[in-house]
Amino acid sequence: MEILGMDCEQKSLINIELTQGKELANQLKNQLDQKSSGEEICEGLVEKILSSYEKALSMLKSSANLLTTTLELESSPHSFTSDSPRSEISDQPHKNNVFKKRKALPRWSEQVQVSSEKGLEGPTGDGYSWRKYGQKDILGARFPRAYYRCTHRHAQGCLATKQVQKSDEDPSILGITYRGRHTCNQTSHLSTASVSLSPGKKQKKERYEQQQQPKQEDGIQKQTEEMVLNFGTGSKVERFPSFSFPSTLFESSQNVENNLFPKNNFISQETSESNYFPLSQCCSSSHMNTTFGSESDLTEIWSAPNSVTNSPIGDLDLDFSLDQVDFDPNFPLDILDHFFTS
DNA sequence: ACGATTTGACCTAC
DNA sequence: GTAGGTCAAATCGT
Repeated sequence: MEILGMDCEQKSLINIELTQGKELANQLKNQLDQKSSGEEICEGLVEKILSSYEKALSMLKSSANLLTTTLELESSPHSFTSDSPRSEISDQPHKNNVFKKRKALPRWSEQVQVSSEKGLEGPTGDGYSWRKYGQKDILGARFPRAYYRCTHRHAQGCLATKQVQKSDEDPSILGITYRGRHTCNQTSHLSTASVSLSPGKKQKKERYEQQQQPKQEDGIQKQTEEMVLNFGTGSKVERFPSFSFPSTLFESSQNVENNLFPKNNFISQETSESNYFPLSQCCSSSHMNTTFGSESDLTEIWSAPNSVTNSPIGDLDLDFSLDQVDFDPNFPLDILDHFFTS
């Protein structure tokens, strides 16, 4: 039985994710065989493998509309997706685990330099739509920290959040910390809404969303196109992914690294355990300068519309062209047919 | 009317 | 006890 809503593109993406996972597993195996590598490398590989499979599973889940399955509950145990009052949430047995689970979400940060003339155009510069849900003055920081979560949290249970804070030293530099990976299908969201709304409401909703999020794109291809189109027009936003490489891994890739990260430039010292940044992602985008309009308030923060978007690993596929994927002919990709046809 | 933002209160980790 | 993170009612914008 074909999974509803699963198109060829999604299958390809899942193929890529699973293939990536397999490749990483092989690398891990080699590392373990050699026993000469650092523990950090293995941990990083495990992180990437898990992320690849998690992403593939997320695609499968969203495509199959299985948000209420046990799998979903296990991965998103707390009740963010409900509109329950706080008191109801507090009655949940997961109550004490909420923050632990939240803390366990993958987290990574990047620094975005915004020098502007015209004004940034929308909160979807990183390809996702965000909704601000809080702002907080941070001790010792000149500027407040703004909290954003995925617009589709309620609709699709997407737990991705990001925090944006101006740099004390240079207000034109924004520190963005992403937390959690997007499990939402932002492409399908609009179409889903289109189905559920009456024609009149649909039109109004679409118009509203266009007004609110003029840069909202409906696909990976468009993100890429936008990224190209934005080159050399108006002001500049520079993104500097800030993952903390395990030292050995970092050093081993320094040849590339030197070309990607300006020395001592925007490498976060605070990123945590899971912030292993895939090299291919660095290569594809970290040194790109994308362009925007003018600077805006902290409460209106956008990221450059490059395809890195919001996952250290999960969105790796966005930068993956198929010919970059080294398909192993022995890899049982036909197992996917089991998913797609069962 | 509807969705986004603001902001004070609440909750958890440290 | 404090700081950071989140919630949700009130408010704003279209």
